[in-house]
Amino acid sequence: MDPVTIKDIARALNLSTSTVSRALRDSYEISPETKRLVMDYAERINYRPNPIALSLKGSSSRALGVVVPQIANNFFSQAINGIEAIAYNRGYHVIIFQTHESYERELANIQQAVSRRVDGLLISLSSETSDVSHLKALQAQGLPLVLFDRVADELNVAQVVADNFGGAYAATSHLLQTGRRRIAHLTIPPYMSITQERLAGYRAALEQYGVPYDENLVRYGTFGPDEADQLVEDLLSQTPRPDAFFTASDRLALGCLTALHRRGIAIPDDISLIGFTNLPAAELLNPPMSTVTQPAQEIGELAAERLIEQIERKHKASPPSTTKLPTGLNVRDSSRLVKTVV
Amino acid sequence: MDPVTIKDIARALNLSTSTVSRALRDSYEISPETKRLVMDYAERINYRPNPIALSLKGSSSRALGVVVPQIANNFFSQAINGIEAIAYNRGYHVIIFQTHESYERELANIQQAVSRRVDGLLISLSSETSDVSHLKALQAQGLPLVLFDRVADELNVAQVVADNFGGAYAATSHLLQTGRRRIAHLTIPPYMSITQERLAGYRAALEQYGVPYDENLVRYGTFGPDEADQLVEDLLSQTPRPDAFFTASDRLALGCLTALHRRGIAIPDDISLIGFTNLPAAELLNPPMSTVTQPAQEIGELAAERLIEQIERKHKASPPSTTKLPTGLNVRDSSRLVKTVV
DNA sequence: ATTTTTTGCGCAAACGTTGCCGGGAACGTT
DNA sequence: AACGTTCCCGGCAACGTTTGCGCAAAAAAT
Repeated sequence: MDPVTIKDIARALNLSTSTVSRALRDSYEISPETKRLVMDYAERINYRPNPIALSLKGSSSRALGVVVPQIANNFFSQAINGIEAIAYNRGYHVIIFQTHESYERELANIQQAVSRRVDGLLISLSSETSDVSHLKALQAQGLPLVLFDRVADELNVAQVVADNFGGAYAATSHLLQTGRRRIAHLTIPPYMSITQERLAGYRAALEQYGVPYDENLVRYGTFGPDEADQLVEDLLSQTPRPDAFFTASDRLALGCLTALHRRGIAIPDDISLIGFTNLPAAELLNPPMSTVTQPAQEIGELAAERLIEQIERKHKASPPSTTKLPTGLNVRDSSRLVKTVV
Repeated sequence: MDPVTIKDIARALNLSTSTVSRALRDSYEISPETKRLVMDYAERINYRPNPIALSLKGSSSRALGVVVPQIANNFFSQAINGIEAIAYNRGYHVIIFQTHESYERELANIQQAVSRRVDGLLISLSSETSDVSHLKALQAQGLPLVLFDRVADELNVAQVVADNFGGAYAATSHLLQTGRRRIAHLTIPPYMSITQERLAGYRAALEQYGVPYDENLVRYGTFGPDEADQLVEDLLSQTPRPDAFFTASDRLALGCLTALHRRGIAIPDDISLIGFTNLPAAELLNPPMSTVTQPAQEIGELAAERLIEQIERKHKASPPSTTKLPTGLNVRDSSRLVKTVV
């Protein structure tokens, strides 16, 4: 039951491998009868071309590489679903790699993907990545490349992102409109594009409402296991105490909620809470959590489309555009207007 | 900046490709000086062997294929983390494929993985899969194979699973002990091993408490988008109404909770709820949800270890064992003992 | 000094496939 | 009848690597 090769067909049909190859690819220089013969036989013995050999020959592998920090993250798993949906009905396969937020593993994974001859790469940067010369090198090699979510502006490639600024601005504005004035921002490592954009949206909203920016209210997490509790502790010890928390990730939102519960702090009565997250359970939490959501699946779809376009229309170098998709604000109980506060 | 090949080294050093190849693999028939020369140069120009060519040659690809139904599922993403952890420090790469619960895509993905010459395969069956002849074929080919979580007993391969029977038994017993008698079971498609085992655990507990099994209380979902609501509706319309729900997946647990909220049913006062799920937010739900948890990461780790063992010790055909890992029961408010019920 | 052994390396085949070139047969053209 | 085309097909090389074999030179044994 070893894999059937073109040679087996050639031998069985008393033809040369080249003829078989051409017959299978429906070349014009093979007679219809021979083609029929070869194709029927190939069908019968269930022949599948060996993609490894094809890749070696230098042609396309019809595989897309996806490099993300963590698949155990709603945003990324949804984005990957979007990518797969598009790839699948365009005839591409998707190979997924995780960097686990490590620059080193990002390098290794990209290296792997490249040497496995993927036709293109969809990348969301690790939080450790500040130097993007490895991506520049890929680009210089002419490998189709699309960045999504966590991007790097200094790179001149196609990018697909959510409107992080807008989402953070909307969330912060909402908190301000419900009377909050000391709004803490629990966020992710500072190097990342999304961190900066969200921070900027947060600051812009504060400014518009004439609330001074206080850097003591901003805390950076590191994707550590139970860091949220410590961050919350730090923030709560300030005077005056924050009256709202705006968090930048699933993990931080849940960690924050846990920490507040543990301290018996009432939400939203004492502290208002809003998370930047695609948690499917947000509505069911206690209290239902307000969220800024990103169109994760759509981001994946768009990124995949951009990439495949790039792969298939390699000549017409379409200018590498950045696409920004709108975020949504879901107001729920955790940031409800509390009369006594206003 | 094209990839460096062994030929480039050979040319630069005025050696043959065979010598370079052997020098790099530290063969005894190459003089120490030549080896040093080659290795230094290879290091300097950052040579990386082409895995595609290696795979074509038939040697190992040092890649593991992982085929799962959905990565956007806590259990699987955690299991994959476990797999990757082991694979990574054993020098293997992991290539992930999703079947989206489709038998057809399972076939296609396995085919892809095989033709990409993975050294072995870690598979969790799709819910549509009842015929496993494709796996038997792999096995006959001698491809190392490990099934995890959703397995098929008729297959004589290594398997790593959670104690689904035990988990379901514990959950159901707990519900019975807290005075519930009409316990509904919302579960996943019936073909799957885990469905059957959980159902068996559920029935065993009922039997032990002398509660007759009522098949009207068991409902099978299909991974559809909003099916839970309908299933709940059906179950609630029965008389007497169920006084507890035991669900078999993340999705069903959340859907069930949503459906109960929507109908204003008090948990656990009116209906007790317990889910078979690894949701990280279970503690934070309203009310905190009781769960049966599986050691997902550990399952992944063990499965990967078994697979690598099989790959590397191919001769000593260790008898394909089934490993069963214990599940845990987390009792929270959603299945709290309510005095009036007892 | 001659034969044997060892050492160190190159040649060529192979993995599965495709592209380039070349060639025989049948046909049509002068 | 001689030549040019067209139509089909096979041979060979190549992708990057490993490997069995062979071969020359150096070292060792006689």
